[in-house]
Amino acid sequence: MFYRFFTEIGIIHQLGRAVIEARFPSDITTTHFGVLGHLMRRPDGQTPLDLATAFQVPKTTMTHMIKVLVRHGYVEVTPHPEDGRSKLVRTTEAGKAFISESMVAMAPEFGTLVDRIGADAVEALLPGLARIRETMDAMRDP
Amino acid sequence: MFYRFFTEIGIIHQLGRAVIEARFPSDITTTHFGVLGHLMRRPDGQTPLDLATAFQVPKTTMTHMIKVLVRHGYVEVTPHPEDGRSKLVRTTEAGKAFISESMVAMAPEFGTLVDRIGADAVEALLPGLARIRETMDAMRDP
DNA sequence: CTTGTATGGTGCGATATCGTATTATATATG
DNA sequence: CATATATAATACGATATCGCACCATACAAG
Repeated sequence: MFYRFFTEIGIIHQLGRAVIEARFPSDITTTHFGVLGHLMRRPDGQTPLDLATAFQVPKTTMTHMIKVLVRHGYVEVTPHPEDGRSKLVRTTEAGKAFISESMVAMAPEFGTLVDRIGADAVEALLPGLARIRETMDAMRDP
Repeated sequence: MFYRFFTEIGIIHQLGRAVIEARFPSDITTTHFGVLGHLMRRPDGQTPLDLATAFQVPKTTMTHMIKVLVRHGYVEVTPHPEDGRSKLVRTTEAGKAFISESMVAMAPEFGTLVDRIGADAVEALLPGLARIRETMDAMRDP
């Protein structure tokens, strides 16, 4: 039963990936995309570790993803003002522009999805998913 | 909003991955796991392409995953009896045993999840997820 | 101040993923 | 039958992911 659940999750994730990654620069993944969106809503910036925890990927993966985003000019990295070990990652104007354009580019895709399923059907799933995410998250550290 | 949806999906997938992959041979991923389960319910076997479509991964990825499963002795590959270009993939006894043991090993993990969330809360999400999966799937080929 | 420990980040290496091009077989068409 | 086109699988190469080991800085204890 959980088996079914995780299978569905896996396939939907895969399908979403395929749709998004086909439309954008080849080395930008859905997680990169998510990171950019996350940062846009946090103008003060986040540390790499914040981001790794938020997206549940290992620190090293985040290091690499940030490097890619910097190469594209979508984020900038500065030393952390209060902690010499750390850094702060922020979106650039180019990064914000990229997200906006991407949203527009994906709109038709999402449009048909809404037409066929209904926005409220998706909306209805969100609380349940969030709850599961939070619970699984809490189960991690003990 | 879809953005939220796909973010949740992404993180839950990530968390599920982490839990499962930490418990099993290092080169077995959640998708390998899913493929084995899928094959167990189809004793006549499936072609690599069937599997790739079912799990929404590129053919090349499936080729590689099958190779890994063969190396572990969890599946066997035979020529397709009716199509010389194709093959048939089936689980071995070892593969079935591995799945059973894995299910047992994961039971406590799932147990706490059930305790905290409730099985019916997960169950309630399944139809919605399946519906989205099917719709996105149908949107692919046109 | 010195030492020990915790914490943030990264280099490196192994491997999974996936796009492109290639090979083999099947099927359709003249 | 010959040729063209479609389809199944794979080899190869590029790159993303992630575990491990390491370095730098912070913080705590003596």
